[in-house]
Amino acid sequence: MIRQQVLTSLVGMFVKYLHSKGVRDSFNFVLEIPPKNINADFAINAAMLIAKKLKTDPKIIAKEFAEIILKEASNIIEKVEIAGNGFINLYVKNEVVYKSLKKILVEKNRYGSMPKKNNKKKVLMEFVSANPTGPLHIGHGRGAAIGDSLARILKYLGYNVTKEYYLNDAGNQMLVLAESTKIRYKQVTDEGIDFPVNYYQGEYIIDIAKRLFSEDRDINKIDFKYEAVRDILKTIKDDLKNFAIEFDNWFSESEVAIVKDENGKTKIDKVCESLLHENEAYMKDGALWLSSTKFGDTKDRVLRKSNGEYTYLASDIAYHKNKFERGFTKLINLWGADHHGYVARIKACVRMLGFDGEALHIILYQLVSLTRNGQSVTMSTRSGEFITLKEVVNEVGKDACRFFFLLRDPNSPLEFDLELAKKCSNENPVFYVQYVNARCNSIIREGKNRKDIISDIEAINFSLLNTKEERNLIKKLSAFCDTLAISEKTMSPHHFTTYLIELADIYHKFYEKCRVLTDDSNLTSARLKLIEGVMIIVKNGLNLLGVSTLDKM
RNA sequence: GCGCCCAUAGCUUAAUUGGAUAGAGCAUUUGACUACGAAUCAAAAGGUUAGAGGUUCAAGUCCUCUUGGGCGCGCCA
Repeated sequence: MIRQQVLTSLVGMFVKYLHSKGVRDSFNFVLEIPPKNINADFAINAAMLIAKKLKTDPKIIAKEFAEIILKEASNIIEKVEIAGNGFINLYVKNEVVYKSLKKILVEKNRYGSMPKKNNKKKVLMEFVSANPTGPLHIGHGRGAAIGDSLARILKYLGYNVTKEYYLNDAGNQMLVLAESTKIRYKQVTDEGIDFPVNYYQGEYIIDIAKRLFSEDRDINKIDFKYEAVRDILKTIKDDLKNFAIEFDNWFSESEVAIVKDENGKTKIDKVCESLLHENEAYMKDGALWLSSTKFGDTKDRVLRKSNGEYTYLASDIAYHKNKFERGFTKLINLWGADHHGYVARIKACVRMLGFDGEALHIILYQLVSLTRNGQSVTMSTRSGEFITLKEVVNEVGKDACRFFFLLRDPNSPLEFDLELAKKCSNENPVFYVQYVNARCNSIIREGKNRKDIISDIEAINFSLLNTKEERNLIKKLSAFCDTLAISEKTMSPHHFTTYLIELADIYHKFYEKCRVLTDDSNLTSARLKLIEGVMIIVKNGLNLLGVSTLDKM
């Protein structure tokens, strides 16, 4: 918040300064936090940025602009320094810092949110979307954590977000699933029957078969696909629920592949016809091909096979068209990085259909590499050798698991060592962060025994919070807004884990240095308010990650 | 062979998207509990950001090449 305030006031001054020099081009200087060896609150690179344009030594520009800042922003800027290389270092007035703490205390769990700014942006966040052929594995867990957290962040920023799961329940793999279940069913009575290697090997298929067998039903009347999907979907939903993830909508592939309109046509039929009509697709060798090369794909792709069946791509196109038709202006897809080859072609489709290619934002997350007892575990739904999300959540807990998944940039591979994860109670950074909240609570509890505490914010003398540790802490609390901004810009929630760890670090330093409960009522009251602010921000931050706060640990 | 992604301290990684002396945690060494929780703090040590060029006032970040790794290249989903 402090940063935005300073930035806003400087931008106008900078434009005016440029105009006075006869420059009309726009330059975006960066307002940043200087390295630790420099005491200033912020630094700007404005002078170096325009030195070339003005053909003037950056130090001279810095000096001129610094004088303007000092004159025109005296309400927020206390002091200005010019570094040798042309950076302008800014010292913010204490009142501005205290004011930002008051804002946190007043706005609480709305601090930094912008309910009105983005509410016209209708976002469809599609994630997980695992095939209903088996339980969710740990890789899906990473996608789930990232997608859900990003949705929370965008909602907090005012976006109108819908979380959707695309249910792939109409393709060939459904036939394999049905057959797999049927054979397992037969095996219940006749162990001599072989189970094909390319069928779904997982134990859960046997469980479904046993369930059906126990219901004593006629094998000829059982819809194996329906029964298998029903059971698997239930476990997927349960697993997501235990992971604190709820979808707003479950979109079935059948809606585009099976449901027909009054003319007997599916959505896939119609989108393929229109692509053909628009010359974005053509017939060759009895198959319908999409001219995706025109839009950057490495080769053209088949939409309808020569046997008349549609490919997965065809239903995906119809699905994405449908997303736009439902009024969403921004589509975010979260895919495992093994699907990266698919990005060019789906983006090509979006443009062919006449929609804005930029409106579709695909986030690829690198796969989770899993080790157990030092040995890497391969994850394959078909072989049945995978670690389920449920198993990991049960072992390490929902909070640690989510925090762990969100610790790194989606584009970085994530190493998840199961043995380490089990031990993580004393190593996982989530505890470091949650400990902040526990310590705060402990102080608040003690503080309640005091009769001399001022609770009215207006009556608090914030200027008593004058140590370096306190000032740093408040500044960091205020940087919550910066973290929101960078998360929005990069479409990644991982900045919040980093932010919270850094905040925890600063808090623990403050805790060592500044005793909250003292003989001085005014100081104690002010510090209790600071503690309150810390709790608000930690809670808000953890909330955005889907991690709980604990009063006691 | 072609395409996408990655390479930062012994290990796992961050870096406000091009800024100042590259930050953390774990592990190692040393110190701090007779006041709010030591699941903490203070300090030491650890780096040619894979390598070589280039662009820039400024490069871990952008461009080119090399090396090493992950993944994808079907009328499968």
